[in-house]
Amino acid sequence: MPELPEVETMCRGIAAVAGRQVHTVRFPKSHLCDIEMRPAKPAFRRRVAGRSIIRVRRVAKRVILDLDSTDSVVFEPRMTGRVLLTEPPDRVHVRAVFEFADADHPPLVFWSMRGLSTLRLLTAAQLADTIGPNRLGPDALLVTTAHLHQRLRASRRAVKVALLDQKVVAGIGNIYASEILHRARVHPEIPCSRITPRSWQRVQAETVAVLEEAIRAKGSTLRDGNYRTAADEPGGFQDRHRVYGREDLKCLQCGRGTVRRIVQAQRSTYFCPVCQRKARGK
DNA sequence: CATATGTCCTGAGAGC
DNA sequence: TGCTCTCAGGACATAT
Repeated sequence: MPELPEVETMCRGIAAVAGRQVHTVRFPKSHLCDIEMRPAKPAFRRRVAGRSIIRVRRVAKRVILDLDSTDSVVFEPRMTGRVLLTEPPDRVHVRAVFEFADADHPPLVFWSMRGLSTLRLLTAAQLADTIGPNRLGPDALLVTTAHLHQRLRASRRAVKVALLDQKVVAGIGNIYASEILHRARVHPEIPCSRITPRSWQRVQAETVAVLEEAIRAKGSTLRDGNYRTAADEPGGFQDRHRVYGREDLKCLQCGRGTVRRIVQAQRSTYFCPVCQRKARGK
C-alpha cells in the first residue's frame, strides 16, 4: 500500500515531468464512483491547463506537483492509487490523465482501482491548511528521538497504533510499522508511556533505516499487486520483509521465534515474540 | 484533550 | 457454476 517508500518511489519515477507544461487534463468517463476530487473537474482543468510543473515532491504519503501558479496538484493514492507514465492496466480505473504540451512525452495517468484515492488542486494557503505541520507530524525520514519521546511519553496507546498516527509522525503505514518495531525489538502492544528513551532511539533509527532501504528497493508490492512504480514495475522490498505477511514462519532475525499475527485497531500486526519481548519493554 | 470506532471503495478468494 | 460473504487498509469524521 503506498506508504512513504512507495510514494517516494512514485515521485522519483515522475521527476521528469518537472519543467513541463501541461496541455490539458482529461477525466475519462466511468461507471465507477468518482474519487474524491476538489475542485470539480471543469475548474480543475481550467486552473491546470497551460500551467507548467515547477517541482515534484512528496509530502507524507502524497505526491505533489507544484505549478507555476500558486496552485499545487495533490495525488493521494491511499490503498490502490498509481501515478503512471506508462499505459495503465485498464481504462476503467483511470481517474485523470495529464497531457503535456510536448505530445511526445507520455501523459501522466492517475489510476486507482478503488475510489478511496483523492485528487486535489490546492492553493498555497489550502495546502498549508490541509497537509501542513498543524495536520501532520514530522516526516518519518526526519523524525527525531526527542520528538517521539516527548510527543508520546504520556500516551497510553500501543506503540504500533501510535506509529500509524500521521499527526505523530508522517509516512509510516501498516507494513513498515511492523517492520520497524521488529528491527527495533519493541513489542507492538507496549503502551508508549512505558517505552524508554533508549528504545525510542532504536525506533527512530530503525524507522529511518527501514524506510531508506525500502526506497532503495522501490517499495513493497504485496501479493495483491496493488502497488506499482510509475514505470509499472513492482517494488522489491517485499522480499526483505522480516515479519509482515510471515505469520507462522520462522523469524528471520533470531531464527528461533515464530512470527505471530495480531490485530490492533482493526489492522494486522506481525511480530516475533522472541525478539520483541513484552516484559522487557524496552 | 486523548483515544476509539465507523466509514468509504472494489476486487479477490473462500465457502456453500 | 454462481451466488454471498469477508477481508484488505489509507485517512477522515464522528463518538466517547
